[in-house]
Amino acid sequence: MLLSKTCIYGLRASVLLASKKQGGLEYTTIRELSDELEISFHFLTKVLQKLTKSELLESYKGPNGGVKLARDASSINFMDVVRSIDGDSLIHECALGLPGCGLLKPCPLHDQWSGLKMNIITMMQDITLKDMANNDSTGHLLKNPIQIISGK
Amino acid sequence: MLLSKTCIYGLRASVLLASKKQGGLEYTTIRELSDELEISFHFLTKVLQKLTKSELLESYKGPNGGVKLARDASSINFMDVVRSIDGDSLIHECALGLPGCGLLKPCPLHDQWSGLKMNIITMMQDITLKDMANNDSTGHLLKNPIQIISGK
DNA sequence: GTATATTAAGACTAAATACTCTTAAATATT
DNA sequence: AATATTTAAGAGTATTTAGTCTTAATATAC
Ligand code: SF4
Ligand code: SF4
Repeated sequence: MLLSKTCIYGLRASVLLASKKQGGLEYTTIRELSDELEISFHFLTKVLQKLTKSELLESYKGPNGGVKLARDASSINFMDVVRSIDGDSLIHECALGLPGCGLLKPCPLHDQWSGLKMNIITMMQDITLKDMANNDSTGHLLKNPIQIISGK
Repeated sequence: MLLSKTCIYGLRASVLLASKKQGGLEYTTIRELSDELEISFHFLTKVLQKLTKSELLESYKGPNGGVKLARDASSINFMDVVRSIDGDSLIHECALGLPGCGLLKPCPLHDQWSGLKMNIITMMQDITLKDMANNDSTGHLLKNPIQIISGK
């Protein structure tokens, strides 16, 4: 799996926040997010703390508190969230799990893989939370997905 | 990580076998493979058992025994090994970790992602063990990779 | 047949990831 | 000030993945 489950949770919560953001002045409680996404409240809290620390979200304690996007949804991209949660491994390490790659020591898959890897990174950099929120016609990201095609 | 460590071990051992196969009549001991690849012998044994069960490898017990490719290296592709070890999840599940995808219920990333996913699968189906063995000029797959760019 | 070399299989341990629970800190309302 | 609401932080548990170790089964050589 390219992304950790934690990372997917963070993404889904971020897209949900983006879809809520009309004025963008109000905070949404993590409880509300966790209810809508059907993710454990306590776990989501931990995940979102990472996003808050990396300043993609802002949080506020107490009544009427919660979290909100720190910037406009159109200026936060997929990759921002991935890097905040999963770190840079997607960029630095080979997604095939063969670290130590590079021009110095390309492995036998490098020619075929490096282009694909670049495409993935480019895609993640190009798509913003706003894009995802606008395109979520089915609410797929916003619910716990039902396994239609069972993968093992 | 797109592939499990177990899967990468299996791939590396398979490529090594492919590179050895001149006549293809002889068995290579798992001990020799594990020494060259610097992978734990016992663990590699378990991994290769999967490949043997799915008939990508043939094994033989006793003196002069070991494992060998069951077919010509040019007729076993990357995807064969991946499916044998990691199963079909790469194909059926979304590599982004969002199961339940498909035409019925495309998530907001589907347009961007499905093409990339297809490219990855196609690449894995197109490249054979022979290709990889021929292209391993640096022996990268055949050693425990040294982390040049440290990813976390 | 006895010893030796090898894979097969299963139980066990370790590490990483995912998840839960409790307590503390901050803020608002009264 | 007291209480309620909310995130922050940290300890603890569970599950999955990775890795080890022991024993069994199979084949060869003498
Ligand atoms: S495919 Fe490229 S990036 Fe990946 S291990 Fe090989 S050389 Fe490195
Ligand atoms: S719709 Fe496409 S991108 Fe979304 S989860 Fe399914 S396969 Fe993945």
